[in-house]
Amino acid sequence: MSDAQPVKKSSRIQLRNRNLILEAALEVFSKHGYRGATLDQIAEASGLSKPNILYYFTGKKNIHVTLLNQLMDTWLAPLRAMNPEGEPLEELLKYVHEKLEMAREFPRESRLFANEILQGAPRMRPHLEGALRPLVDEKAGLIQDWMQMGKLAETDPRHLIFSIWATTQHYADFEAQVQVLMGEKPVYDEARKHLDRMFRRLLTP
Amino acid sequence: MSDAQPVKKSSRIQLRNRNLILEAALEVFSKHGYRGATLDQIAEASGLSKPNILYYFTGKKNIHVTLLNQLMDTWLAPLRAMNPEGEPLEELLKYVHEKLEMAREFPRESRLFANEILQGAPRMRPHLEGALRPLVDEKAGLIQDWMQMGKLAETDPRHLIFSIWATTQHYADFEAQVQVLMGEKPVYDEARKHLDRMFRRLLTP
Amino acid sequence: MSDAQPVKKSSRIQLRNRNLILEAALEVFSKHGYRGATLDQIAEASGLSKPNILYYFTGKKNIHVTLLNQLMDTWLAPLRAMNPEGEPLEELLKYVHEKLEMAREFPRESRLFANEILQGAPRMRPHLEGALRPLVDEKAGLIQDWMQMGKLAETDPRHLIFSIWATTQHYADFEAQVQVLMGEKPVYDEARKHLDRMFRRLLTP
Amino acid sequence: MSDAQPVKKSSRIQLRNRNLILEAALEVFSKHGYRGATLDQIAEASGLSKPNILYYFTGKKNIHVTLLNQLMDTWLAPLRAMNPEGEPLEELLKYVHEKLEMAREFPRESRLFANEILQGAPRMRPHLEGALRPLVDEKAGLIQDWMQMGKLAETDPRHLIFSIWATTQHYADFEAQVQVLMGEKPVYDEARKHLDRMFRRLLTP
DNA sequence: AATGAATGAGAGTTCATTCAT
DNA sequence: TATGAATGAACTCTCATTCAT
Repeated sequence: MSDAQPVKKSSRIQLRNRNLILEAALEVFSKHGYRGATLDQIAEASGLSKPNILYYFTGKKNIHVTLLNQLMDTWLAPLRAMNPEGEPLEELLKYVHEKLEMAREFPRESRLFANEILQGAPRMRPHLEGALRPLVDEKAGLIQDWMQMGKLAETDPRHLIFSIWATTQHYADFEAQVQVLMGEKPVYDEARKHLDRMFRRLLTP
Repeated sequence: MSDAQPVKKSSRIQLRNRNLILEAALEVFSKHGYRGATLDQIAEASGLSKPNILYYFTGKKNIHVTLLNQLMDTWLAPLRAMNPEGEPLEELLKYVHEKLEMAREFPRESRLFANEILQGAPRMRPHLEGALRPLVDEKAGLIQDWMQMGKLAETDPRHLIFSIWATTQHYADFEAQVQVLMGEKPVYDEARKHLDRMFRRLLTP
Repeated sequence: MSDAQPVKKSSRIQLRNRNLILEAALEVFSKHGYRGATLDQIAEASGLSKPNILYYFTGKKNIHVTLLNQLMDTWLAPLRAMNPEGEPLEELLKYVHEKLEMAREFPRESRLFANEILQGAPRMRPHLEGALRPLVDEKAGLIQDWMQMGKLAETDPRHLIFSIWATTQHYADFEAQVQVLMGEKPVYDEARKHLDRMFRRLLTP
Repeated sequence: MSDAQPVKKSSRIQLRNRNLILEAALEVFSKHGYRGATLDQIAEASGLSKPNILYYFTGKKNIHVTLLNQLMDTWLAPLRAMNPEGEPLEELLKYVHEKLEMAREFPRESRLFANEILQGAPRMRPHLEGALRPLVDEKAGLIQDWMQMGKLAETDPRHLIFSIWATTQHYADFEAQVQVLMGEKPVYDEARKHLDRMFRRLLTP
């Protein structure tokens, strides 16, 4: 009943404003990249004044890493969810679908990451090594096992993962190009079918 | 007759310097993005003075656009080379290989394009519409034809092209991540095998 | 009757907080100078919030002035204590000792004054003219009298006072330099002997 | 004859502007301290634009340390000049006079140093340890020798040096106070007589 | 064809102070 | 009395671009 109060009680305003800022920063950083984004733009987009933003975050860098860290978990969730007990092919195709769904729902997050990696991951490398690598190692092992058991056709598991990432995130990261080539019409349904077919054929033993 | 010489000589210098600048700019833009790059860095990398750079180009933007335009041709060459007279499956797999080879040989160019698209193609959209779209339309048509003739398994040709782009360029654009996950060991041989297998399975009728 | 209590109580708190602030401000101003000091540092050092500090003082300037004024009296006390009835040489040497003792006990106060004078006494000039000058005039007169009576060797009384101030405060104001040249070992005993000898020799008729 | 040209040939303009800046910076830093000084003030005082100042120096800090370093030599020259072969008492009194003369001629330089030491010598400590300490050690040894030979009355040589520094620099560093107490009339002649008398009495065996 | 010198516009950040409660 | 929240003004520094030669 008398639950221990959280040590740092953030007021409602604090929470609201931090979120306003992060939302605005996601918009701006994903559109212009880290260097291309300015605090003025984030201030404008969040409806707060520039110094007020620096009341909540210690600087531009701090906002950026906060965003990246905060997104990391969400981003890896689908891979984490790959179930060793599940039916291998279905697990992998589910992963493809979920990854594509994330590209559709969170294109800005995808572009934020893409930007960071493209510049050599100056701020994220520790996280890549600390969180991503172990997870990928684990799941690559799982896929490898499935392949050796004959449940999946054989191919390099890590390159398989790269292909899944690349093809799904492409619709978010290269959206501008996709739009030029496909027009405004929604593209994700066709994409889903195509990718399902591709990975199903690749992986069916 | 000694009149022509200075002109020629200077034009040789001009050519050399323009190329020095473009090479330096490619290095810098691809590493830091458009906004992250500075003329000082380009001056430093090219060995020319900053005002001298602006003697050859009207501004930072101009260098960037020139680079992008100049690369467009090279970039599309493999797709252009897809031969309607060739054996369909082999033509497509050759395209995959050549695209992968380009990622290996010209990762900076790949990242330069990726950066531009990622930001919404502010400077390249005209070229995408003017040069890329017709070419893709043409080749998508060709692939479609092959599929209808039963030479290739059916899938959406444009999404197929996206998948080829995405998977091959991934090794250049997300190199930082690939390195974290694969170590320093060369990765392109395995990638080639994996992608060949994937697209062969997908497209074999 | 319970009416008076809150007032009293609050006034006790007021007093306590004003002192907390002044103590913190002395620490911070003497270490960083007026411009180098920030309200944040004073807030931190005093344990009060920044707006609360501005509840007790009308601004940064006001804190500074209050400190200077408040210290003025203490600072001049030894000179005031110079007794016309006393034995001249002993009175002067006592003044030297007390001044040196103040440098040892109140180095922050000494540096606070030094900073202010160094910048041209922008805030203290009125007090220098109103309080310091009459006092110095009086005591210089006294010393002059002593000299004319043959009780002290002759020298310019004001320059004598300057020499006493300079040599004693030096150990507080230039402490950083003294430490570099003398190491960490205590320095005031030697200083006392040296200064006693110097002024005794100067003033012995 | 064919003297080797200096490696970095600074153009006449460069030299002139660097000196303009340093002169202006001396004025501003000595008056307001490091933190109190602004680039705007230095720009104003030098007649150059703010970015132009940063074309010659890498930043505010750089200007400050350049000033301090450049002054160090001048500042120590009189002490360096103390001649082991000279007549001890005359050497020391000459040092007092020269030091006083420097306070008269270079009061801004004196205040610049005083400011720096007062704040704990954050930027100069290395120089104090590297250049000042050895010199003081050497000269203190020399004075000690003179005293043991009976050429000078005994007192602690380092504290003697402190007294000389303190009393002479006082006229520059505390000028504002001296002016309040002495009026506008020139003060250095009296000071010279007083200090000569004081140190002569102290040191005469 | 080339460059040292200079700058206006703007970037991120700090800080004394005020607002609202 | 006290404080989270907010801000205008100012600060240091950067950078694409221009000037003068």
